[in-house]
Parts: sequence; C-alpha cells; structure tokens
Amino acid sequence: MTDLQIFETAGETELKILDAAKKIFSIKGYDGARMQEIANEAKINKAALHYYFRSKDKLFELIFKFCFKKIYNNLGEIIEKDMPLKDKIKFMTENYIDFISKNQYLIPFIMTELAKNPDRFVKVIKESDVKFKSENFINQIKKEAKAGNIKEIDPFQLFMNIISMCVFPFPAKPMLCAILGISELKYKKMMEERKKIIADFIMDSLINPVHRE
Amino acid sequence: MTDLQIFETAGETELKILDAAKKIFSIKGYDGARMQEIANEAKINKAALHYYFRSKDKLFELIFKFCFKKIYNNLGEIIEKDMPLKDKIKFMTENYIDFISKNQYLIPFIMTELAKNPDRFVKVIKESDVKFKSENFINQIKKEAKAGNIKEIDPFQLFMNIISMCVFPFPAKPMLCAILGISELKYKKMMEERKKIIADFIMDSLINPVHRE
DNA sequence: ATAAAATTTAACCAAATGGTTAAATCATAT
DNA sequence: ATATGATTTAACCATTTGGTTAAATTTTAT
Repeated sequence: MTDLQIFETAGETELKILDAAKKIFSIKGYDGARMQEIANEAKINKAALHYYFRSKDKLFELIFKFCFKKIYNNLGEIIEKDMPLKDKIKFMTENYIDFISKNQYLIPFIMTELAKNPDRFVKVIKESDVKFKSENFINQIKKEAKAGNIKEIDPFQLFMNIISMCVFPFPAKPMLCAILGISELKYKKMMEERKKIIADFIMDSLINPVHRE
Repeated sequence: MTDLQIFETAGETELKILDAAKKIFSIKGYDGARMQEIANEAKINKAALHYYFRSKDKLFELIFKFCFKKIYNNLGEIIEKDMPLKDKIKFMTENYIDFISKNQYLIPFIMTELAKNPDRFVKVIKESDVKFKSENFINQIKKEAKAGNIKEIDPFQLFMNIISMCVFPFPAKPMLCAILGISELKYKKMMEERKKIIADFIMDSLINPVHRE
C-alpha cells in the first residue's frame, strides 16, 4: 500500500503518519495542510505527530525530499538506460506517463512548493544523494544527429519537449478540461491513448524532416 | 503598469489593493497569503481591505477570475484567428510563449488553485462571459488531415502537445533547472530560442511523416 | 462654510493553529 | 511480577489570523 518503506527505521505509527502527511501535504500544500488533519488521517493524536517529527517544517521537509527523489530517480533510471534512441524515447514516454499517472499528486506538489520556496531545492539536492546523468541522453542525441539519423536539434530543447508533453497534461488537467470542455472520463481515456502516440509524434519530427523554405 | 483596468469602477485605492492582492496571491497562493501582507503591499490599512472587498474569499475570487479570464481569452483569441495551419501554429506558439513569459505568475497560480479547489472552475466559467471556440481549430486539423496535407492525428492530442510544449517549461522552471543542472540565465536564453523552434518541431511531425514499421 | 457622505485608521476580538506538558498506558527486559 | 523506557493521550498555551468596531479624517455637495 504505502511506498514509504524508504524510511527503513520507521515503525508502524511513523509510517502511518508519513502516509497521512504525504496525502495531506500533496493535496493542500504546506500552508493549507493542518497538523490536526494529518493526525486525524493517521488516526493518532496530534501530540504524537510532534513526538515523532518535532515540527510541521521537519515533517514537510521529509515528505518533500522523498517526493523529489522519487521523480528525480525515476527519470534518472529511464534516461540512463542503454538502448537505441527510438526505443529509448518510446520507453521513456510510456514509462513516464505511466509513472506520473500512478503518482498524480507528485508533479503539482513538487512544482508548487518548489516555486513557492526556490531556496528549498538547493537544500534538497544537497541532502539527497541523487546523481543525475543527463549527459548520457544529451550525448546520444548529439551523436545521432551527427550521424544523420535524426535532424539537428538542441538536446535540452528535445528533452524539454518530451517531458512537457508527458507531464503537463496531468497537473493541467482541471485547466485543460475547463478550457476544452471535456469530461474527466474522456480526459482519462485520452491520457491512455497518449501513452501510445507521443513517441511517434516525437520521432516523426526527428526523422527525415521536410526542409522548409 | 497595472493590467487590472478591467475593473472599470475601481478607484485608485481599489486598484492598489487589487494589484497587491494579485501579486501576493499568485506568489503565495490562497492559503499562504496574509491579508496583512496584502495591506502592506498596497500601503493601506488592513481594515481598508475589508472595507473595499469584504473578505479574503471575495478578494481572492475576483483575482482568480481575472487571471483565469486572462489566459482563457488570450488562448481563445489566438486559436480563433483565420489563417493557414502552418502560420497559425507558428503564430500560436510564438504568441503564447511570449504571453506566458510576460505573465509568469499566471499559469502556476491558476493550475495550483484550480487543482486545490476544482469546484471553483464551475463557478468561474459560469460567471465569466467567456465563450471559447476550440471547434474552429479542431476542425481545421481534421480538414488538413483529410486533405492529406498533414498526417492523421487526434486534434485534441495535437492541441495538448502544443500547449504542453509552450507552457510547461515555465511553471516547471525550478524543477527543470534543478534536474538538468542549468542556470537561470541559460534557462531564460533557452526559452527565447524556444519561441523560434517549437513551431518547426510540430510541423516536422505533422508533415510528410515516415511510415514506421 | 458646513453638513453629509466616503474613506482611513487604531484598537479589538474570537477562532484557529502549531506546539508543549505532564500524566497515563503499553512494551520489554530482568 | 515489576521496574524501566517507549508511546500515547488530554488538557493547555501563545501566537497568528481573518474580521469588526467606532472614532477620526478627508472628500463632496450645498
């Protein structure tokens, strides 16, 4: 059920609290979350919260760091895989859309809280032992372009395109549904379909482009 | 300076307040914003806030609706323009990236607050006299595909791709900078460059695609 | 000039909230 | 069994926060 086993030393109560905190914080954000609400959700007393995690800040920092690591590492794993570019893009998009839809709370949470408190990221990065190698992917793009297998493109821009198309539809769901006037159900179906077509959309752009005037 | 002249009946003090509220709310969100802080920012007394706008909720609703209308209408205007698809996509992407970068606060604000309170959107849509015609664009895609000028593609998915690639890099800036390890300055330059290349990236995918096995 | 209305202010208030404390309960080792 | 340490609880506390009130000041109409 919980995916918080990372906190190895945590006992049952601690896990209950972390689970509840993750839920409440990611829905309401730091400011909107209430310690009492977290306590209720975890079915323990509010004082127990402070007994285990001292303060709201400390608890939040734990959750935030955990969540950040989670996207960071997932993306890292995928991007470092050693396979042909075409397969990698297919794998990347399918895998990442899958990952995000299973963890819908993650992206808006990280995005909002990081934007609200940019300094936090320095701390999180420092204290996380994550080492992210985007060079692998970047070099692969450059090589394929030089070999003439794909068109010339700034690898960072390509990376941004891929991530944008996979991720954005999730946090933007309420906004897009509102603007496009489509139902939740149809939106969900579209996201399923999306998993299959994004890779092709990208590859079509990369391979054999028409030269424009 | 201010873009809030929409509130036609507003006097000087009201505009000062609205400006301050927009700033504070969009930075800190509803929960994070303090009435006192808004009052300070507007250089008036806290009680004056309530004198003019009754409650935090009422003030927030005004700001939120204004912001929502702003993206909604800007996108609407662009999408309804009557021009060839290729030009339209070029115009759309350049214009929208420009618009977003001039109003960086807008997207994260709307996204977060809409996600936190999805019911709000019903109210906002109802009370806004916006009428958004995405059909225009949708039909254009269908027609071009049928005519064989572009490949077959679900117009909604294409729309989503375009918006995602234009918009996402802005709210995700802190996250992407962190993950990719690039500086704010380089990021800014990339976003400038982006304005020029996105349309081509999309058109390359749409026109003359390689048939894949 | 002055009465009336609109605006602004300082001083308050009640509720909510993060956090503490000290006593009670439970688990564990001897 | 019981002493020791860990866990849980109810009752509090200080501060913050949205909101109010009534008086003071400024603006406007006559």
